[in-house]
Amino acid sequence: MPQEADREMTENENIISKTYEPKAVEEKWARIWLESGANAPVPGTDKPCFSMVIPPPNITGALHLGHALNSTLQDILARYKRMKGFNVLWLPGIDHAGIATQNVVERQLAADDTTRHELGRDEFVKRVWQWKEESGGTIIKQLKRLGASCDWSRQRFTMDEGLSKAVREVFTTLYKEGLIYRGDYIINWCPRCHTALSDLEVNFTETDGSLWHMVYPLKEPVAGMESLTVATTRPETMLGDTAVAVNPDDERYKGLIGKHVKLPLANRDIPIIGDESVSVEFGTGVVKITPAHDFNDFDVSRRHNLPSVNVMDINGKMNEAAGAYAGLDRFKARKKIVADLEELGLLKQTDKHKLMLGSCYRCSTVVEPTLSKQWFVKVGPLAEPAIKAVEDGRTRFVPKGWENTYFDWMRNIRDWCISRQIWWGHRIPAWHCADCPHITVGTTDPASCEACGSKNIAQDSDVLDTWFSSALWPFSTLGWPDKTDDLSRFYPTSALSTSFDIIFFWVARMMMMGLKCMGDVPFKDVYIHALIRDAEGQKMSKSKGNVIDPLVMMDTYGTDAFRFTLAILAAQGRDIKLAEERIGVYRNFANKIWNLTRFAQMNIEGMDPAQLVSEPEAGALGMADKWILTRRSICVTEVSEAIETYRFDEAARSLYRFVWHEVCDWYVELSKLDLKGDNGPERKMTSATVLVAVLKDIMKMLHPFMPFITEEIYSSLPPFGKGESGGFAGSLMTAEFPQAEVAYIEETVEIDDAVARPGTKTVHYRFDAEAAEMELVMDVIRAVRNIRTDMNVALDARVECICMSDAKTVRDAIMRNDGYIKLLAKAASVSALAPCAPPKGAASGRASGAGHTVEVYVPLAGHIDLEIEEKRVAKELEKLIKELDGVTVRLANPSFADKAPIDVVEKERVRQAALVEKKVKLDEAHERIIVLKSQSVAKVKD
RNA sequence: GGGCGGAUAGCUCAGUAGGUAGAGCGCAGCCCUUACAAGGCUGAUGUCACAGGUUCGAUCCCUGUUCCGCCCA
Repeated sequence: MPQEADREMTENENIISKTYEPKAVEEKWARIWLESGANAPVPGTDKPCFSMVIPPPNITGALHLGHALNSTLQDILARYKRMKGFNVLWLPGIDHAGIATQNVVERQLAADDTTRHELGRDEFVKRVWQWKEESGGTIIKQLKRLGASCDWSRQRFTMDEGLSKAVREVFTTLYKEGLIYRGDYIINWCPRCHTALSDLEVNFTETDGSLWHMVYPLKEPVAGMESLTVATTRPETMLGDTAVAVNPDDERYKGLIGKHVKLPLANRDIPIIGDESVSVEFGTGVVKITPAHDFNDFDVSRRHNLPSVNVMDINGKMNEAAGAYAGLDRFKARKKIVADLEELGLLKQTDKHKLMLGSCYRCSTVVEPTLSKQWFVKVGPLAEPAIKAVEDGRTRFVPKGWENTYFDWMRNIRDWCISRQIWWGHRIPAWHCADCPHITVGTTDPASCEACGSKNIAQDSDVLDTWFSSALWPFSTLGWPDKTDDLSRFYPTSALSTSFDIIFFWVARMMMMGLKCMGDVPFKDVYIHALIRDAEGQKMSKSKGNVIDPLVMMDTYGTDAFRFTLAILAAQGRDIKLAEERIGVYRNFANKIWNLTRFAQMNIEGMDPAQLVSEPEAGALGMADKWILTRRSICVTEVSEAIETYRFDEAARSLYRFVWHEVCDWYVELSKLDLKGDNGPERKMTSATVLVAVLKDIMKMLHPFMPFITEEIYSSLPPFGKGESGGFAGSLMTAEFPQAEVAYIEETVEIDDAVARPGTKTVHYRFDAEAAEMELVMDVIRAVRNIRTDMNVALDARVECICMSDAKTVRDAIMRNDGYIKLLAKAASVSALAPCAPPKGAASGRASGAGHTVEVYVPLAGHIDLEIEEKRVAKELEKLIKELDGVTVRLANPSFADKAPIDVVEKERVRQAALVEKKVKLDEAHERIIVLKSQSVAKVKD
């Protein structure tokens, strides 16, 4: 419809537009929230605390669906808890992403034709800070756009002064306790990033490779054997071999252990050793041992006291130890060595072979296991209490299944390599002395060597793994190592929401550090959310081109619709397949809510706002009012319980159903006459009051999910006239979340873990009996509508509705509510009779509710199509017989009556009786139709 | 090789302290009914992956199989 017409229809300025336009509303409320300061916890209150730290996004990053999902779920928790009366802290921030950030800035330098080495360390770090100031805040802006109600005044960055202090404190403590050490070990080296990586920072992918069988001549023949054949996937490392190994139980080679082979191309003799780690089945059963370039070989070399020969430089090129191959890239060297061996007749065969190849998680360069001097955290003693804390339930994983993943990793943990050979990050607080071997480590910069007093000291050039500082996040952000007020109030945090792929990287390490430094777990609950895939279940990736950009979604459908989509899809323990159409569905939902409000506004125009917001008098309530108020209470309970147990999907589904299928589909329709004033001013006032109350509760319950539209609507409802909607006074952010079945609350009382606000008066009615009666009436309406459609009754034709029931209470209920039936089933008249002969030429149907069944007849004399009606009844009969047969068979089984619980048996008996009764009625109906048919046929024949 | 999760309507997914299987989308029919066509009413559709077992009764519990996804080595 053209906009002009829209405007004309909305001539009253107090009534909102016909469709919801998110953009302006979102900008407005984002601004109001930020200005209000309501995101921040209140100082000096005795309200219980609820705290979360945001998983700090990478400073180089932009908002992707994972962030959007995670932040939406956290925001739901934060807003919900705030409305439940908690003092909520949701602390935001970003991490400095050492390698990734360094790469970004290095690329910029390369574009300017320079390098960090030309710039020098200090200047380079300055450049990175500059970059951080200019472009590092992108994701924070995007989170605000999403509506995330973090306390932005407490925003932290892992390189902040305070957090750096925490890093230094932890490093020093762990070093002094021997939990951090420096040593020569094999690590993963990225030849492009020029740094060591932890085990977790290497991605393994199955790759097609070869298994080369190379001949190593024995120094002296043994029992006629002149050589050994080793099988390897990495021939280029042979120059660093310091042994060959066989399994000591391998009969073929047993006798050779202790002898030597001549290492081809290198002119060295190396020993043959026996080690159980060698697989008899793999390759030839003989493997080369290169301690400086293979994790397994390194372990073997330790067991056998073998020397190590590093044959590569930091770029992955062969070094001088590789003799003639020095200067060649490792992959070129491989080719050349294979060719040279072949020429020498020392290459026996080449097999195709699949292997797991490790690559750098930042740049995908194939990593080189390298022997190198690095800093490590000794993880064993830290892991133990972290395992115990989860076993004891002090920290709980949701869903619980993830605990296994956590345990498995924690129990098989290797020491953590924490030094990185880059410049952007926390520099290791260790000073090497030029005059003695001592290393001075401390929280303040030393002027001289601790041991010998020499002033000739220099700080270690390495920086720490970014995850080292992230591991401290839950307490470093609260001010640790200082004993701050925040720390005592908000640690341990209440919940952490994150993705499963960083359980090892982050969750496990926070557990270890939290327990070590704070003596307590960092969070009570760890909620692990789903991974978002595309509609086909594929992982989203830029290269596949199937990425959905959250910002585009927010622009297209509105932020609320996008958030609601994520929430309703967030079922526990399952990945989310996201099709864009789905977001459109919830855009429609937002529009539905908008129009519900529009309807309400049209109907309360000119009424006294003070009266509209007063509690409805129980005595004045109509049946529909009682029904919807009861449904409201049930919805409140469902939504609260679902959020408390991290079942965001259930909460969202419950709200969707209540708003659309209960309020819009039924309550609005049932109360239209009342609202129009057709039933007098009292009824009009009562139903308007109920509608406003229900609408306001919808906005409150929906607010954590759809914060923008709910604020906008709430501020336009009584008692806040449109003119006052700009302020914060009526914001939902500080409103009280509805409570089901709570009558009057005069003071602060604890209800479960929630705290009600003092001095508020909330009445939530619940009328179970009346609600059941209403549902019976609704089912009668459905039955009549059903008949109308099936029998092709003209849309505007009024019909007669005759109900039959042997229960007087039911008959009374129907007559009490005949107005509803007339209105929604377009009935001219409604009657309720005790069972008797059904009217002639009537189509029949059934309705049930409140434990009763009602026969519904709609006489359609002259209009009824006997063929259609017969088919209809026959079909229904067939269905019923099937059901009855099932029940009868079950009851006929003697062991069922014997062994099934009494109430189940009784239930089945009652059901059987009801079905039999129904069948009698249906049979009768069927008979009648057949008779009528034969009569009409006879007539035609006459 | 070890472990985890999934298989329910055409699609996406809920669900069941073991007792009549649900929603949304889509589809079909009718309707622009003064809140909403981004809408309304009505309807159709399921050997709950396969094979055994436990049980009066299994979609649900147990065992095995197949297929799919993920994690770790």
